[in-house]
Amino acid sequence: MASIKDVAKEAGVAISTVSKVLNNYPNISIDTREKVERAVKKLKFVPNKMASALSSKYAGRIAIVIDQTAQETPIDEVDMRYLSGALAKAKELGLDVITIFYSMFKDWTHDDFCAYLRSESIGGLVMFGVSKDDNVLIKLAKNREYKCVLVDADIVNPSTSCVWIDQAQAQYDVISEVLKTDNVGSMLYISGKQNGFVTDYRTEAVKRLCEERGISLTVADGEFSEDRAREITLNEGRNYGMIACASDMMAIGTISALTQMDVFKPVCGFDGITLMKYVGNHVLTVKQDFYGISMAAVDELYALMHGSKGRDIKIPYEVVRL
Amino acid sequence: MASIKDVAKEAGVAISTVSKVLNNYPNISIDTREKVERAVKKLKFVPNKMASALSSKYAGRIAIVIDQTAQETPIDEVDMRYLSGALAKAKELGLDVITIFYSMFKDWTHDDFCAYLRSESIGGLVMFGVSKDDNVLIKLAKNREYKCVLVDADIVNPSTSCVWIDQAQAQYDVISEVLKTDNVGSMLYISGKQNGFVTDYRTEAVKRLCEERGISLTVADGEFSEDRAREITLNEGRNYGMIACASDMMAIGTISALTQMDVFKPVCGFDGITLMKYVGNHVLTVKQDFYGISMAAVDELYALMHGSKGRDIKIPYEVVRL
DNA sequence: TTGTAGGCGTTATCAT
DNA sequence: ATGATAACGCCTACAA
Repeated sequence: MASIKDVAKEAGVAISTVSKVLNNYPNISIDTREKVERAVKKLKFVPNKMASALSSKYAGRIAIVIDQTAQETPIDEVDMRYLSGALAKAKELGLDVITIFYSMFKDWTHDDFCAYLRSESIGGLVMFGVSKDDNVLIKLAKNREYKCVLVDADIVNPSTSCVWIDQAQAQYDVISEVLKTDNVGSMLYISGKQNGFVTDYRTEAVKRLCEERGISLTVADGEFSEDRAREITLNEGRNYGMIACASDMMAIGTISALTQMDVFKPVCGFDGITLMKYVGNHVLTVKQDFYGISMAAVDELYALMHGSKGRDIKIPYEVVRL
Repeated sequence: MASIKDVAKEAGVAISTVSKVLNNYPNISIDTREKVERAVKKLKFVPNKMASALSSKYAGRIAIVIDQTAQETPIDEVDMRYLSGALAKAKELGLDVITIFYSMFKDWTHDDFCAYLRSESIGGLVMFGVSKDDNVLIKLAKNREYKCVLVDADIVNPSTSCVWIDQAQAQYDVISEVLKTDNVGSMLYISGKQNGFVTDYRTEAVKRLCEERGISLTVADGEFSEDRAREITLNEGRNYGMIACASDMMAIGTISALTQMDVFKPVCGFDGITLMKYVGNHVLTVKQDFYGISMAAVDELYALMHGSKGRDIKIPYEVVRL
């Protein structure tokens, strides 16, 4: 109800003065600042976001873009952590957020997307789960028209940053940990989707590790799918000393296959999702702090929107047994 | 980039005329309408949401309020379904959405909350997971200042609706289904949180059912907690013919306890979450369509914001084995 | 240091 | 049926 005009009247100053106080402009006497702050408090004034977004070129509004379909899936946990972290950090930084799910723009062109962003006065976006086929999002990130932060996709330019864990090192580490106790001569690696940005890094790391250790390696495309991993394991699992999976969900598929086949082999996963605690049987995995990653991503977007240049940011991870 | 002014110029009409076309006002000649639509298409014009929210009292902006903490929990699935459904329906209806997590306003007063809603030009809200202690949210719903739709909380007044499944009937049905194959003489019911709106309805239904069937009933407060249910089951589970749980997570706790005790007893849950498929062992449960519930809630909010009166809406459910 | 005034992109009320 | 024009609440040169 109370507007900046009311505050001005109450404080006995001009509207612009109030605005300056609100936005921490320099050259405001301590006296007027206090008068204004008292008035703000008294009237419980909160600036209207629509009005400020409208009047200023700089919009503190960002979009969180998440790869969430309406399908049933047991790993909503990841997206939810991403979202929680992003909203929390955004609130901390005073950014306004709109949430966009992939399903909402699946038939939009690049222009449609840009028009939408403009209509919402969006100044930057954080994108989760972008794959190499997501043309619209990738074009957005490469265009440099908007500030972007990609999680798990290494597109970096002056206005685009990437936030993720060190994929290669993490994959290397978790398998190394398995090898500490299980000395195997052959390994089956069930990789993630070929169009994923992380897949190559992880796979290369596995190749390097196996070469170093003299382990014979076979790579199968598990598509990040539990069922696919189960199938692969049923077909070929028997022939290898251990099975490494590029995601926990695939590890779960693999474990269920092994159980069904009634054989035991070391298995490891990647992600550290909670579901593993229920069905993982103490499997080694890479624990990612999705919440923290998301906070870091929003932090970085904030920085980009304030002039810093795009870069590649690595977040810590942990190898754990779940 | 293109504004309504540009469209007006392109179409050779006044700004106000363009606005009328855009908002489907009456009394527009078919001829000018076409001219305007052509210009809109040509310039790829999309109206600025900030400006329209600012200029009109009616804001097609709603808030989705979700009880999501940053904690690790295996049932993010539910909140994610709620969110997906709400965003999808909102997009369909042309509503703008802001997402609010409980953690964001945990130390806000009612006034703070209202100020925030005003600052965001919010016209109505959908609230999920409200409990009887959530004073701020409840006051908001009872105040009638904003249009509200509560999911799983029966507060109904001219500007507030409730959307949920028939709690009593669902609880009654799922247990009846168990009783079809297992004829038990005694039952342990592990109920949900006492401050939950659904708890009493479910518990009363169980009491009624047991009375009808001549089954001796004991109710324990499981607080919707997996661990609490496990504990209760370990302590007292042995003494009953079956154990009914007011949520799937509690059913999972109960099952793990029974497994640990190496005893078998019929168990049933409530919700129908995906996790049950992994650890439920074919347990009977109530399958709620969270996505559909959420869509219905946003639909109802839209109706409220367009003049309809608050009411109690029941969504279908299913009894299934997971 | 503070105030005046124009503008941001719409909507809505009047005239015409 | 159409067009001026005043809000909406805030930001920001520019003046004072």
